[in-house]
Amino acid sequence: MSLRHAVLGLLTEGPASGYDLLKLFDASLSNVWPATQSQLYGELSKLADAGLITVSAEGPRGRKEYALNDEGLAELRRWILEVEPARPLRNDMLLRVFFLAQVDPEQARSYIRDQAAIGRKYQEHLEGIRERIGSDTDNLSTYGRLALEWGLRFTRTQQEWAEWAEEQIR
Amino acid sequence: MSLRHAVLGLLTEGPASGYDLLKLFDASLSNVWPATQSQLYGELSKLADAGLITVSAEGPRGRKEYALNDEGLAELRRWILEVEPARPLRNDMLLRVFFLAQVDPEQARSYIRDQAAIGRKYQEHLEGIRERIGSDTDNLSTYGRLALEWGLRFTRTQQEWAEWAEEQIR
DNA sequence: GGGGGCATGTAAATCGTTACATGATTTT
DNA sequence: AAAATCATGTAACGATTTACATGCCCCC
Repeated sequence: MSLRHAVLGLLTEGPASGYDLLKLFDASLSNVWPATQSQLYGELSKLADAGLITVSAEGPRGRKEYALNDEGLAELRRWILEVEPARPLRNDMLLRVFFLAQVDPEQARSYIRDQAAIGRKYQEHLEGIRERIGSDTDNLSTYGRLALEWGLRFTRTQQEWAEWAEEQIR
Repeated sequence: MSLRHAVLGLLTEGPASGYDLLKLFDASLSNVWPATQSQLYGELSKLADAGLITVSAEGPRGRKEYALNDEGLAELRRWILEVEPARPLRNDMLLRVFFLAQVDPEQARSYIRDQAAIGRKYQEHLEGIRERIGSDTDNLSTYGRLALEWGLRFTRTQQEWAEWAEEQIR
């Protein structure tokens, strides 16, 4: 049920169309909650039906601009404060680790080494984002920086772990 | 498609029924790849249809014991070595962070503080597992220890991040 | 007038969760 | 004899991904 709240959250920055939101997702939330075009339009319809957002304007090419209303903002706040976040459950990189005895030790080490490299690469990706948002002061960027820092620490931990784990396999 | 490979991986330890596998999932993989009973029985049927596992014995109460065959083991190895792991995409704890401007700063700080507590609690859960597996020498435990260490480092990172982030909000 | 971007929508397939349904066997 | 455990399966619903389908508007 989080896509719904991601949409509500983005609409706090102002009214937007499905098309606008799709770009916003790609630009800001894609690292913690990606959304496809398909999903987005469906969710906007449902949110409007549920009375949490309102069509605030219609433009050319059937453009529908949606705005957050009071009910929507209340629901967003409720979700933030009262719904316990679900911890990420699935990690197929770690799932493979459980089964590394099924490949040669050298291949296992190589697998782990690759995970360090992937961590490094993703870290660079995040550093690119950090440069791009610079010191923007909008709400999404301000708090997004906290999420970004989480990602950077996470990738660093992944690299350190991979170095440690590669040693363990010897 | 990873449930399929989780099943293949568990069957490397020996033949097992759906019922056995469900317990194995709960005991070993539930932290990286949980599975429900429903899903498991369905996947076993599909794997048997696909010729990656074989019914190796039938027991009382309609018990069907499945065994990994050569095709299944080959597929498992292929998946480990050749399929790039997908990084975890969704994290609703971080999604909420993006929207913390919508609640009082004091509530935002409290939210972050809660995440440190959740990290601590999950860390204790993992330490419990570490004690329970002790120095077991089966493949799943040996490599599972690497995954466990990942989890412990991850929870530590989460706690450190939360302390840092709480400061940032001031 | 053509190309690129704007804009929305639907359909099909797969995966995952929850709940329902059933019944046999073993243990106390 | 009852309770616990073993054991499998189906149905309904919701989320996600990928692909398909359509067409308008603006700039060059």
